[in-house]
Amino acid sequence: MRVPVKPVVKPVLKPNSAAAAAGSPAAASPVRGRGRPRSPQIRDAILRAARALMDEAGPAGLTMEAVAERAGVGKPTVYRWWPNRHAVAMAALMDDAALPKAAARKRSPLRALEQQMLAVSETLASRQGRNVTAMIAAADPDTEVAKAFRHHFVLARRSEGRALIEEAAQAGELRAGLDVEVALDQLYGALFFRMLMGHAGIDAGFVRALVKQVVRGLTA
Amino acid sequence: MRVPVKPVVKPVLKPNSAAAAAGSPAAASPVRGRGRPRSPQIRDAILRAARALMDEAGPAGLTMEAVAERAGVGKPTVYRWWPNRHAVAMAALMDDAALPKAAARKRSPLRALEQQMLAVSETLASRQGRNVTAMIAAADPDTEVAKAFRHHFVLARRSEGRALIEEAAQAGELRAGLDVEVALDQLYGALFFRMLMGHAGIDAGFVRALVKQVVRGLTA
Amino acid sequence: MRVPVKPVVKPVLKPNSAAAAAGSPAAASPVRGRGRPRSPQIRDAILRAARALMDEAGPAGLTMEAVAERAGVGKPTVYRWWPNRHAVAMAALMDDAALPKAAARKRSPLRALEQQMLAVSETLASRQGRNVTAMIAAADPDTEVAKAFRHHFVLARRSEGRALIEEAAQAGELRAGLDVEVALDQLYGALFFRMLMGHAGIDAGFVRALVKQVVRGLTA
Amino acid sequence: MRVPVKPVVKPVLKPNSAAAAAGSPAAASPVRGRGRPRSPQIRDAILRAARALMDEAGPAGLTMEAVAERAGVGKPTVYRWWPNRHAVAMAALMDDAALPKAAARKRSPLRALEQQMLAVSETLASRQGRNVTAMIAAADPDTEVAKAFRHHFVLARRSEGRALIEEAAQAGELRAGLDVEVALDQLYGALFFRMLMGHAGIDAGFVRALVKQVVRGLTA
DNA sequence: GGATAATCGAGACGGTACGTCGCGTCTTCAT
DNA sequence: ATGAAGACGCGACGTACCGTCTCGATTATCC
Repeated sequence: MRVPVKPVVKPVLKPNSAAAAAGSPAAASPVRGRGRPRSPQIRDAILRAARALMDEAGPAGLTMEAVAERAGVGKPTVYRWWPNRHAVAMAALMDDAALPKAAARKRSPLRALEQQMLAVSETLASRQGRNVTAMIAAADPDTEVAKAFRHHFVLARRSEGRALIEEAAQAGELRAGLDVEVALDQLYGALFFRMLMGHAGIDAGFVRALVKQVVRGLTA
Repeated sequence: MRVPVKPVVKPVLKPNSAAAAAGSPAAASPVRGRGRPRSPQIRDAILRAARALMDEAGPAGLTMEAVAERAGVGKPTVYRWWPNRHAVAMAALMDDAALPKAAARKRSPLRALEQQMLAVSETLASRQGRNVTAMIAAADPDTEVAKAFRHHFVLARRSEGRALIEEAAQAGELRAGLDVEVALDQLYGALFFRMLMGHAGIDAGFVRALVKQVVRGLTA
Repeated sequence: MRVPVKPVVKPVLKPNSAAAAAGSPAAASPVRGRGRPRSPQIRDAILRAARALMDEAGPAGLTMEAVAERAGVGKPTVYRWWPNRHAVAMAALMDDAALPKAAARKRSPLRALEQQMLAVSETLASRQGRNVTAMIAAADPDTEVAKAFRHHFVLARRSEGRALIEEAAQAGELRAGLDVEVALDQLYGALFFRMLMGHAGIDAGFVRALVKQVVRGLTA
Repeated sequence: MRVPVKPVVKPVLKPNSAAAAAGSPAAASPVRGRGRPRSPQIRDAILRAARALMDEAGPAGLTMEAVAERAGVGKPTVYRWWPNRHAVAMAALMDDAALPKAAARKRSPLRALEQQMLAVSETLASRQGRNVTAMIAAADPDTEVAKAFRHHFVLARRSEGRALIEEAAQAGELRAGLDVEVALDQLYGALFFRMLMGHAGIDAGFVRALVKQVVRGLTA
């Protein structure tokens, strides 16, 4: 029928996606709205459902309809929290605690680097890792959510790696004039590459050989 | 008169997509099919349309309906050639001749490697490169088409790189005991990584620095 | 995205068509459904469109796609109300008020019978009459909708006729031992027969001659 | 692609449908064409297949594709003999020999009439009868094929009935001034009516009661 | 404590695209 | 020229999700 009697203006800009998707409960608005507040349990149920669906059928299996049904929730409720399917998928993945923890510090920064690479490789090799990769490649790269997503899963790790390399450099373990940024891409890029292409497995042996060979380029 | 003694079984699986999509004219069956042969012009028209749509709106813009209309072709005809949207997209990209040609040989294999990396990086940085990457990530990795696709665009280049590195090794330009496979992933992985993450640009300077630093790790 | 790996289970059979198509507001469920209620305006718009299409191009002109577009409605909405094309066509025809009204009572039941037969013949001879007949013949006879349809357009008239004949019988105007059911089929059957076969026209003269001759068989 | 390079004129008018569909082998052209002659076996195979399909799934089950496959024949071959689906269906039904034979003459024409009505009713009550009825109602009434079809199955019987009634009239068994055409529609119409509406069965009892009651109207 | 307001489950709605089926025409090779 | 095979343009089918909208029914805050 489509007879917009009331061509109402979009009610109000709700800070739904950005903050929520980032999973930052910190930025909770101090001003308490008037109506019934949103239930965080519902938020969790939705993300849980989304995660389950992705585990079962990959990112393509995550449909808003399925998420809503699985979570026992109305579709509009899902849309109240996130603006579209991608946002839900990313939020679901980001909300999961299973992240490569910053490795407990070894004495040597280079050993710590290897340790961290091993942790990252494990995450990547999991079912979820596959989903994360797919999401990263599929999403519109310029979106805020996409940026947050990439940072959360990859660039943050890469930054940790940078710190370790710089530390090693200052400790005199690496040669002068090395290109840190390029080195980081050699490391994390190789991991992603195997993940995406599947031409060879990702195991501890590979990761160790990788770190070793990269470091060698940073030494002599 | 062909009295159907056997009430006929389901027509038989037709090898439509696989061979055709792979673009391999080699596997031309010696037995000339009985009916009207498929028109290669139509195949081309479809792929041309698919390419145009991807150029305009990315992989998401490639819908079977749009492809069919644009190509002046019925939807079922498109499905006669390829089983789904992904397959069409991949075939379209693969069918394009614009590939980084094996660089005209330099005297030194390592110089040739750098040259090839530059060529690959240019392809990746283009609109089409973005599409290729998205397709790789989105496709079911186990499909035949997906494998062909990855090989065509990436692994084939990687193999060329392997040849060059091995040549350099035999020429004594590299140290003994290096890990070629890992080195290759360092190189091509870094490229893909920047492409996907967008945390830094891909330019000639980067590529040169990358090759240099990797090679340094392969030297003594 | 958008590759439904698991075709999911068939949602559940919804009792959409039966009640609605029959146009019986009587069977209104006491339990108010939970979601947004179906809009009767939309129902009407669809049926109006269906009627228009049949008027223009006969039953074959009624395609779901055309109905949806004409009604300014999505295709799935049409399917929410009726399960297929036939059901829509029947509902459209039945929803129309233009029916041969029970004739204003004459003094004599046999005169009233003749009057009613004339009314029915007029309906049959119209464009819509042709459509109704075609629908009756084309539909699966065992369907609920089909039964409702036949009853609505034909058997209900036939029942009215039965009442009149029985009244005349009780008034002593007809002989004893007559077979009412057979008589009714003689009357209405003859009408339909000419309609379907087209070997002769249906006009007032024919109807009057028909009634007269049938009644003669019912007299002594 | 649809690029009619040769906007060829439709080759030649072939007298395919009319004569062939009527099943009249009599009108075989005396001029023997140049190429390979059409095989009558193929014609039969097609009609046999068509009949089988209708038996299994009603008139809607008869698709050209299914007919061709079932008959072990190419689609164009089917179209060489008949112009469309309806024509094939009608030809298939008409080609069948199982017709109510002109009843072996009884002494009385009215007894013969009853006999013939019984035969017709049996045909109608069969699976095939249902199909015939549906075809009649569904077909465009003005087509040549449709006319032939109606004549073949119904109007021809009706004519036989007319002969019998007129004979009875001349023998003085019926009253003067009766309306033969109307009487015929009373008889055959009632049969068709029950067939279409399904409100009551068609058995010998019904037919006999029908004939009796109609004849009564033609007597006193 | 009663009005007000946003939330929630449910599901109808206008769309867009999906992948399939059948039509009737065409093009090919073999007979 | 006929025939089997089957590709082709076309149009419609019925379905899946999208993201938006309306319902009645909860909860909260504010007056």
